[in-house]
Amino acid sequence: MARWLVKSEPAKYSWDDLVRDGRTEWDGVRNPMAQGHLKAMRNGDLVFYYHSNEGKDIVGIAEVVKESYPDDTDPKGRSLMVDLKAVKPFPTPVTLSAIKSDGRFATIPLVTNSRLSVQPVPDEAWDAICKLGGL
DNA sequence: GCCAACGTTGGC
DNA sequence: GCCAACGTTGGC
Repeated sequence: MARWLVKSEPAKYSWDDLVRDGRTEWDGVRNPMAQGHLKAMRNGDLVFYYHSNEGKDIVGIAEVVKESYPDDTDPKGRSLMVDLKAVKPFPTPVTLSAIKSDGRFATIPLVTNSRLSVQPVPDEAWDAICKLGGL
């Protein structure tokens, strides 16, 4: 099972919004690299939920509940989306600054490619971040 | 609010 | 197919 991270600006769609809705369509992703990651997602894969701009922290874990299918919000009709559901929040959200200051995470895309909105998370980094967050 | 990094667009 | 101009993301 693969592990991932998605970003969302909480002012647009926050973790609390996802909890309220239970599940949601993860649409609007246009970057080709991020699209490739969406396509590779499988049902049951777990996903860190990161708040960009405000918060700048990983606040919860979501799960892929529908594999990639056409994103009808794309006027060009090229994009895919998946469905995500909320699984559980972090007792202690893990901040970007904590991740950046920890050498174990120096090579993950969150640190090296700050603009990538859907990205894979290596297993070791996943486990370490879960511990930092109290899970 | 600024701006660096990065993608995309479109003229040639 | 190149690349300059432009737009966007997202950390600071």
